[in-house]
Amino acid sequence: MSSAGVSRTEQKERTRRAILDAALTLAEDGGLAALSLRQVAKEIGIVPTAFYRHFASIDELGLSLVTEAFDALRALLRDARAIPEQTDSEWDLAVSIADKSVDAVVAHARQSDRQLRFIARERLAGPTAVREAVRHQLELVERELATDIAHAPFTRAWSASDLAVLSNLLVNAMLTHVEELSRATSASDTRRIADTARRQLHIVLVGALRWDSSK
Amino acid sequence: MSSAGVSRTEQKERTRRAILDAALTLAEDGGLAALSLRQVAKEIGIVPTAFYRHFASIDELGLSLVTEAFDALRALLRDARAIPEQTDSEWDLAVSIADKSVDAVVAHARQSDRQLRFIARERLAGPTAVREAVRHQLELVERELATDIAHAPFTRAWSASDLAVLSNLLVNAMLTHVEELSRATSASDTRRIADTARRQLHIVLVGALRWDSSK
DNA sequence: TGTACATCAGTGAACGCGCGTTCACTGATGTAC
DNA sequence: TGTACATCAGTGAACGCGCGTTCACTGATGTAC
Repeated sequence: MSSAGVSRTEQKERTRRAILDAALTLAEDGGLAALSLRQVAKEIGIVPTAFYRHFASIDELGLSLVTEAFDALRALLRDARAIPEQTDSEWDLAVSIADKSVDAVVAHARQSDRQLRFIARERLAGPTAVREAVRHQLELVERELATDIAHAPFTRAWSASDLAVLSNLLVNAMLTHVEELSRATSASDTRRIADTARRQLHIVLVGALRWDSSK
Repeated sequence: MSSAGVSRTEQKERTRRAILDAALTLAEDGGLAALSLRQVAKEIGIVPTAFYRHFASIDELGLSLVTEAFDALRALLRDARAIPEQTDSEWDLAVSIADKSVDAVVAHARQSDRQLRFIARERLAGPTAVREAVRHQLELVERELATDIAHAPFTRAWSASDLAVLSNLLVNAMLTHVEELSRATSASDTRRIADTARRQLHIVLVGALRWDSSK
């Protein structure tokens, strides 16, 4: 390797990033389970054995991808959850929350699409260790979201279990929409899918606003 | 092969079924893309080359699995969509539809769990041809559901696009719940997940009942 | 009912290929003096 | 600043293994007469 003007540490980090990046892209094809170390090595121009300077095994690579993917998902949620200002009606509140959330999903789907699709996909199709890690992290994310939702004005009287139910619905819907958005091939596609997501969220929020948790 | 008392045609059909069955089970691990012809052959006790007496390639096997999986999904929808009798209030209507649908999902998830998970998984992680076939079939199912929903009393004034939006929401939610149900390890797990699904559907239906399609 | 021939599901050897992992190595970068 | 040594990311050969697919085959089932 001849990478003049770059420290050994820095070069190592670059190769590590290249591995993670190539793996994330190549896994789009048939899932992480169908990905091979040699494909990744070939893609980034190193010899297969060099992989072991960065990860102890393919499983470890998978778990690193899980960590990074959830960094991306949490960043999305942080942007989506800013509490809206006072509104005139429940309907306006629903519209305001939905628009804000969908905007965040669209923005993050653009930059973190591979990470978010990784979560949606490997949750179902990943190698056992990765699948379990993704599911566990999703549970944590749902709990965080439930805590957050609890601060909204319309969930004052909600039970913990209803909060969990709603945040499960929202997280699953978000992953579905991210997946659909990532398949958009034009700006009008994106707009159409975002509009569908927005209307679905409106329906859900209208339902949630009318929800009587004690019933 | 020594299977006395069975016609050649019948024996061939049995082997074909065994291949489809083993493939469906083995694909649960890391998705269809990570499945090998030799694994399937080994599983059912035939030599790898015998596979070609039944399918021209692994791709063709995948497409047959898609067909059978959608037979199962359509059977589920048929059971779920029986229109409820007259009810006293919108709330009762929502409860009635939700209960009926969730019961159908629970019942079919029990018997067709592998087929339904196949759809949820291969839609995201399948080999290209299979992934596209699954997505195409899901679009058709959504359209069928939209047509069906249009007959419900509360969607009289809905636009075609709002019907599509709602049926997309319902189909995606159903696949999510099927997946969660299939992971249940006890009867109480199943009850808890079914209850979550029911409450989510209540929220959605309450939202839908309040929905003003012209807005 | 018996015989001669056709069909064809399943066999088994063989092929070239990509796989993960091991190992001893090279040579540029980093460090101690 | 210069030299001698240590570190270690990346190399390349080699391994045994499972992969999809080909081919000529076997022998039980099916059919024509």
